[in-house]
Amino acid sequence: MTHNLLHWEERLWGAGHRVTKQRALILDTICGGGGHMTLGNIYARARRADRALDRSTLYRALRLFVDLGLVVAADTGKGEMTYEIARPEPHHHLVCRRCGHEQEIGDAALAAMVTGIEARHGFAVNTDHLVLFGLCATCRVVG
Amino acid sequence: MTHNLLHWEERLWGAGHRVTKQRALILDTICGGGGHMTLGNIYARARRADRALDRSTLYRALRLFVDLGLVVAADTGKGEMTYEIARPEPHHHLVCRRCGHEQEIGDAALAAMVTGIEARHGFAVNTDHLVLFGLCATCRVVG
DNA sequence: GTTGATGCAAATCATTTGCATATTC
DNA sequence: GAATATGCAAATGATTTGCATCAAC
Repeated sequence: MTHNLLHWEERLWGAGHRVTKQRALILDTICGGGGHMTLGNIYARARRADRALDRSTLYRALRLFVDLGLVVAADTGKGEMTYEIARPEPHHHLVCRRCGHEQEIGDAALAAMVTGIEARHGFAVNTDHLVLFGLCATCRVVG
Repeated sequence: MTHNLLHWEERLWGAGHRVTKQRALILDTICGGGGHMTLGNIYARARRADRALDRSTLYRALRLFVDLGLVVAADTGKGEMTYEIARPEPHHHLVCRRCGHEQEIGDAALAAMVTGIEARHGFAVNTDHLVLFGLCATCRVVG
């Protein structure tokens, strides 16, 4: 499980929060889902294991995880927020406005932009988890 | 009025839509508001001129304007969408996560990133109106 | 006169919150 | 046992939609 590498239990504990089975289940679910998942997606999967899990618990847990840096959130413009386990190397997403396809890209492509903006405007762009919209290779051809 | 330069009446007409006083008022309001405005902001101002203007009309008009490219929309993460008149030269926004301050930047800073992503992933990033989050110069110092 | 636009009210959808109860420490 | 987390239900806030009426063409 990816999240065990994060020492999430100690992170929670250290911040004065409790280790509950719901929080463990939610982290497990995000890990098991592969890449990024919408909240509804996480909810549906997690409820297979715990029929009583409530959406409000999920919302509260996710906010906590994001605050602690265990999980990164992104608004991919589909109405629902999406979440994924935080990784040591930042990465970003390209979302096609036409077909909705998403792909990951590394941090390198953005490095020049970030340092440029920092030098010119003194603004530290948060590149933990960026979402860029546009047209994917396929849809560019189609029109 | 900035929007007269856009030939908005012809654009509407050409796309099979009608020129109504509500649509004119809404465009006027966005122009008069300076930079980007939230929907609630536009609504409040526009209603000074037309007490009967309804929110649904505003939502419908804005969606139409965005579709026609007369207006650009952006989600600055404040819950409400923000809108502004489309300009020939693309520009972007830096939004401080701490103090909420927003500043505009030109397209130049992003050019290298865009061409890089295009070369490497075949993905055409839409740089009409990007919103980047991070920490502004002041808040970086404060912590 | 036809067709599309508006205003109104009600419906959605994601997310948040108050509170009594259950769980962790 | 004290404090925090959960589940439930109800509230919120932005945005959308159905529909009868009204305005643009």
